Amino acid sequence: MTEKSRPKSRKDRIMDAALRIFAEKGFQNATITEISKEAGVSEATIYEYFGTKEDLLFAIPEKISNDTFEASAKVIPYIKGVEGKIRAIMLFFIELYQSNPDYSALVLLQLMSNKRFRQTPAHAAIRRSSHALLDCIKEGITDGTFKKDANSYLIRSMLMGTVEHLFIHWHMQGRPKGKTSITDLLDPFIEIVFDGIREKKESPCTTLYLKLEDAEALGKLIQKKEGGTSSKDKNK
Amino acid sequence: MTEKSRPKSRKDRIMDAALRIFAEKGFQNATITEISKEAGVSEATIYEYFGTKEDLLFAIPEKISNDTFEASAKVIPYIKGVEGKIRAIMLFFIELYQSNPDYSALVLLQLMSNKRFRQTPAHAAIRRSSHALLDCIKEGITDGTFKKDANSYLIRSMLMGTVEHLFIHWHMQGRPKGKTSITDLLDPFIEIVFDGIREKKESPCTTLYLKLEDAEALGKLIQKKEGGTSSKDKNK
Amino acid sequence: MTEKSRPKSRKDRIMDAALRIFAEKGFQNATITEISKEAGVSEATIYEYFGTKEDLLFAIPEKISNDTFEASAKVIPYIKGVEGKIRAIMLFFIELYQSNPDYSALVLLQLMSNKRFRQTPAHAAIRRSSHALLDCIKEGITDGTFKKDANSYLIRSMLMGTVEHLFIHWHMQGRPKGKTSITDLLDPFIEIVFDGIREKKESPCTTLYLKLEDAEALGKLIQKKEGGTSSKDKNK
Amino acid sequence: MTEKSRPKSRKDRIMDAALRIFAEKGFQNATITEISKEAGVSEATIYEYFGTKEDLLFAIPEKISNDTFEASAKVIPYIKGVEGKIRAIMLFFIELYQSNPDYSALVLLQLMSNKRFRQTPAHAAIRRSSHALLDCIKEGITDGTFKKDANSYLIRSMLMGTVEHLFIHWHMQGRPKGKTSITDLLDPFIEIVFDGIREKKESPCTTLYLKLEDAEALGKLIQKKEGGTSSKDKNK
DNA sequence: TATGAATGAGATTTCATTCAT
DNA sequence: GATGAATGAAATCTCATTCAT
Repeated sequence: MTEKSRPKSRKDRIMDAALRIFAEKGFQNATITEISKEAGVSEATIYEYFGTKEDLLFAIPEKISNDTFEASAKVIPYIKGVEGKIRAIMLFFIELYQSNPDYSALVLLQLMSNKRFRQTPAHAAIRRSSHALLDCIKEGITDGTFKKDANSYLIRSMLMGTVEHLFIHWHMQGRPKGKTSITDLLDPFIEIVFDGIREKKESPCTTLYLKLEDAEALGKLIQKKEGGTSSKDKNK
Repeated sequence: MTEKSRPKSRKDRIMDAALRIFAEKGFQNATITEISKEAGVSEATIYEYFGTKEDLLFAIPEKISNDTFEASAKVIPYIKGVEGKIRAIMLFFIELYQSNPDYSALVLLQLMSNKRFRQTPAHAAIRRSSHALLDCIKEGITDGTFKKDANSYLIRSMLMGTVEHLFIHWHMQGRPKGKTSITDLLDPFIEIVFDGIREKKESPCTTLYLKLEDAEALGKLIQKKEGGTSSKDKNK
Repeated sequence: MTEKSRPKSRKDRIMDAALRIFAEKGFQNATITEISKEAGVSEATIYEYFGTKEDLLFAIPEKISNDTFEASAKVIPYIKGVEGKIRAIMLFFIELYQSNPDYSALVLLQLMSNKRFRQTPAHAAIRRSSHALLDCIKEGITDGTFKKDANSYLIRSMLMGTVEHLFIHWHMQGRPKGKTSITDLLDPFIEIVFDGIREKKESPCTTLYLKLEDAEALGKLIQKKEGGTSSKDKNK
Repeated sequence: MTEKSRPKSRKDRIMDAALRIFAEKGFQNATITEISKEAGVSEATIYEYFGTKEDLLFAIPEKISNDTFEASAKVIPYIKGVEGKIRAIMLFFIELYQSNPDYSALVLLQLMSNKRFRQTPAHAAIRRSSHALLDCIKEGITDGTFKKDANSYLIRSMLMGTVEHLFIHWHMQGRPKGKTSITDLLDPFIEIVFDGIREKKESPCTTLYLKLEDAEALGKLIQKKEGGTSSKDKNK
């Protein structure tokens, strides 16, 4: 996305090369020499643009995080209902991670456990997105979509942790092209979560478990009244 | 756990020191010199016991992983019901991670993203435990505790990923002594998961949202029948 | 001194900047980049004017040394008496060093110990001045002002070395604004030197050490004559 | 002095090599590689003993300064009279500088203008010695050897500055084996200084400047008494 | 003439690892 | 078995200097 048709600038070429090599060998095992060769510039040129090897590392996710998370910020407001919003945010994450595996490898395998990365603008962008997710969850609790006693932080950890875990394993297994992509897992996944935290509301009601033979009678009964709508149809 | 009352052997002292230092500074930033000082032995002695710095790294979780996961394997069979078993396995993880923060930092922040670690006996132990979890989930699907169409791998990723995420953040924030311990989150957490995947057994039913005035009539209807199972059809 | 009212040329701006920075950080620790920024030109421009970083270094004292030491050469001939001439030359040095601290720091701390600087026009100017000093001393020896057996080279080293030492220490202590300026020390200083090398002329006279009982007789003798007092005997 | 007959330790070999090379090429132009070759050890070995190239630089004068200045401290108290003491201290300086030209080149050309060196134990030793010199001068002023209004700091600067200047020039001219060694200049030199600052005491006396015609009468007077002796003969 | 951009050529420094004792 | 001492092998980073425009 956002491909430039112009020949890439030196700076971009360096960051592209660095992303590839950092993702492949890790920050420590990557060498500036190797990156400079891959980028077709001299080592000194890298230091013209990035003061430090670590600066180069942190520069990579900065743009991409901001771009992506601003893109998501533009879309989210148009989605109605917290479940839809949450799903959208998760989808942004997953598509970013999936469409740019080197980036997700870098973030999930190298950067997440780097304390200095946490003080970085790139991480701030990630945090912002993560915070948006938390806000949606809280909103869901406030507006009655989710249970009043749901722990919003826990739920966010479930959402993020699961996706991160899936991607980490995908990377550690050599990014198999497998039958099921992680995107395909999104709906089953969040449906489980939502199911687990949804307020079974819409007026004083009970969840009823009926045998098949009761369905008929019940159907008739319901038709006389206005039946409760399952909240699910909002999502999709 | 597994306290030795005998004075620690040189080897153990080295591994203890290495665990502390690897956890604190990371594998790459830790030096053999520092570990040797912390352990009170010479650098050369470390190489007597461990061929390589990385060998030392991988040796650390081996014993502890095996111990813990064998301990869990002994307990699980005595627990009835897959939900209980799953809860027990998760509790083993959490308690291990919580009671031995250096160990969890090492595993979650240093080793999880190390490809060579995956070919290690220590990782095999972790995998075994993770496999046990998967088996429980599959069993739950088979025995009707969980929905037939539940994706057992996804569920395991939810269970593991969430806990890992919680611990990673705990570590990255400097292991705050916060009000809520992760152990306390276990039950709310798995309840959400179970809630999302439980077969709403007792047959063909729907979740009904009724107005208050319908409750009475319905109540009477139900009392004539014996209530059926499973509400799951909403999910997918 | 020698102020130009015209806007400074690029070349001058570069030399000014270089002087400031070389004086502050030393030749080796100063960078062309920094100098170019301070001068408001590009690095390449510096190389337009000066072939080499060292060329730039050596170019700085050239003009100022020549100017100053030619100025002194114009004044000296008008001063009568070698002591006055020597004093004048020393005063030129001290005032140059004092009024242009960056220059003196450069010369005394960076250049004096640079062998290549000795083959430089700037150093030739300094040598010329130093040679003028030597000539004065020799003249003083020849004309009987100073002792016949005085070592002119030693005396010059005393004159120059003392002043250099005073300035070096002044610089190394951060150029304190102290009560006593080095200029103020000039007269006490050269008076000591002169005192030590002056031919106690006015013919058959000796410094007399008399016993107390001789004082009286002597006093009477002196009172009959008008004793010529050289004012010098008590440091002004 | 203090030659070890045992084969030099690695550390000593490194410092010897470093002294030679630092003195020859200057600190910045000397490379650790070259020093390591000269010393016959690996570069890494140098860093075993000295944490930094600069640490190595500063380590060199440390021992030598302390040794020398402690040696001088042992001798000085046995010398009677401030002039003799001052001469002894100066002689220590000169002999140290002369017998170890690499050392004096290092100190005078590299270190004297190094601000960080001033915070070094080695410099503290030099300062101590310099302070002893100052104390002697002050003592001379107090005890009436020198004029009451003599500026002790100025005198010290004369003593130190002259000697430093002589050595700096000697080094800059390639250490010529010249007819006159600097040691030989010591007595003429300090005699000039002492002459310039000596209190012409030895009982109530005055320096008399008489007109030529008085000389005769005075001459006769003097011949009757025993003429005052110049105090100079005390020095050697 | 002026410069932005690029780099060649090193220099310091770090450590895991070895080996004689 | 234990270690003190030594080092090979790199890796990061710095800058004076160049050159096309």
